[in-house]
Amino acid sequence: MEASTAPRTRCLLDENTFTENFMNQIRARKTYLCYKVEILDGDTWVPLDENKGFVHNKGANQPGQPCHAELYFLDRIRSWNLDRGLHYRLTCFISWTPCHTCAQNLATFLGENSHVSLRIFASRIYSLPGCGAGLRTLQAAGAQIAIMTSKEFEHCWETFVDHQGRPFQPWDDLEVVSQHLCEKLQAILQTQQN
DNA sequence: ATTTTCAAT
Repeated sequence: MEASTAPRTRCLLDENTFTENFMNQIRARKTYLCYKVEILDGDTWVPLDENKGFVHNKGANQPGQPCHAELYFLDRIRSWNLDRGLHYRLTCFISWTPCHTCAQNLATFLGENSHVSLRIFASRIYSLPGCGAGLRTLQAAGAQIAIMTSKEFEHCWETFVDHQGRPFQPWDDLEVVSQHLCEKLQAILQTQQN
């Protein structure tokens, strides 16, 4: 008889966890970050499905030092020891844009790892003081930063959520809010100061 | 035009 020791099901987000954290018109008090990795083969990006997953921050209400989601993400990237002779594209879908410090850390990582490109799609804009400058620094380091639209929400649902075969159900005003945030992000990225 | 948000008034 077969022991049921099939490889552990890949870690997927619970449906409600996804919705509660990625809905773009609310302000969740935590951050989730879903990531995927592709490798450049000729002129084609090939998915590395084994390097797909998600992380979330550790809040001040939990034991130990608080830690933003981006730092856990950087830990995972480093643990993969990506081959410096190849080229990789990381894509992350994050419920809040990175704070100033995390943006700086990501920018430094990109500066030290020219074999890695980064694309960020964010559900909402974290806009405490300094965040705009952080995002501009990150963009200047080569990262692409954009707001999640229904296309990205649906992609996340299909890729990272334990949806049991159910299709993504957009929430009210998803498109309207996304469009507004997109315009706001463009203004932030084009600003010269603050 | 929307704001206090990777918790704890």
